[in-house]
Amino acid sequence: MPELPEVEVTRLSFAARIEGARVTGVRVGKPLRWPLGCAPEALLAQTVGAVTRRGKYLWLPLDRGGLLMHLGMSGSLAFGDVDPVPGPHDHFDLVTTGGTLRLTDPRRFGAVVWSPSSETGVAAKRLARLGIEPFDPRFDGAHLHAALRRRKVSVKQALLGGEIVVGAGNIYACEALYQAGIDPRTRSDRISRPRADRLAAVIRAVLARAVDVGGSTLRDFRDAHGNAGAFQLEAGVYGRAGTTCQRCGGTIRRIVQGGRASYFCAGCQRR
DNA sequence: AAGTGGACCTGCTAGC
DNA sequence: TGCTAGCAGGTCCACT
Repeated sequence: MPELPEVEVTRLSFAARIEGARVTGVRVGKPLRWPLGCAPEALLAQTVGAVTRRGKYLWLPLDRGGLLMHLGMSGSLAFGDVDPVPGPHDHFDLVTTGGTLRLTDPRRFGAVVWSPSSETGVAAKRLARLGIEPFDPRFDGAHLHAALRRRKVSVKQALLGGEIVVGAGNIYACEALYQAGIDPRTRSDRISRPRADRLAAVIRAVLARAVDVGGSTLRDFRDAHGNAGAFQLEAGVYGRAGTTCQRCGGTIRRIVQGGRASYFCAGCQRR
């Protein structure tokens, strides 16, 4: 579910409210992707710092280390007054003096892991391979072109991998390639510099626009206030197989690449 | 080393 | 109506 925009929208919806709060309780539900990595009681009485984001991960600093959180495919965070009776998919509660941060994740591909810092331990291991942030000024056409030149996989798979640039998952990779007019099957090393310039620009624009409208809610995404996103309403290709392209009148197709669905317009996206 | 396919887990929907 | 197969926003790992 959550790609960079959903994670960022989530962060923005609770970061200011949890900062400075003190942990008064921890509840752990069913196992998530990775073990917590510390005794839950060890988190008690610590104060939460400023929540940051790296790719699709959130970093919640504490007095001693912090929590690295990932929403997987179906996770969402709520903060504030949560139901005192946790539901079957509520797998982690961080009770604080400012409210409870609750991870709900039916598929349990998400994670909450303690790490001694964001640059060491488990966090370092998870974040090490991530590519550049799309809003980093150093991410531009030259950067993208140079990275794509080293890969032979399709440009769609290269974007999804997250080792070149983080944040564009299946929805936004499809949308960015659509807006750039690039066929998702194009080999990475065949993307010209002008097309890389355009692609870098639209990746940033698509992700920024999605953050502005609260992310995409395909089924269950909510920010920490419980608000749904609206980007899915303005998607050009994602989930629209068989419909007509708004730009050229062609037909939107669905194919599978690397086991993931890709949506694109056969009329205006070229190799 | 880079590329590929399967694994993780649950819920929903389309189709018979 | 009820069952089943297929599909879903993301990573990681083993294997070639």
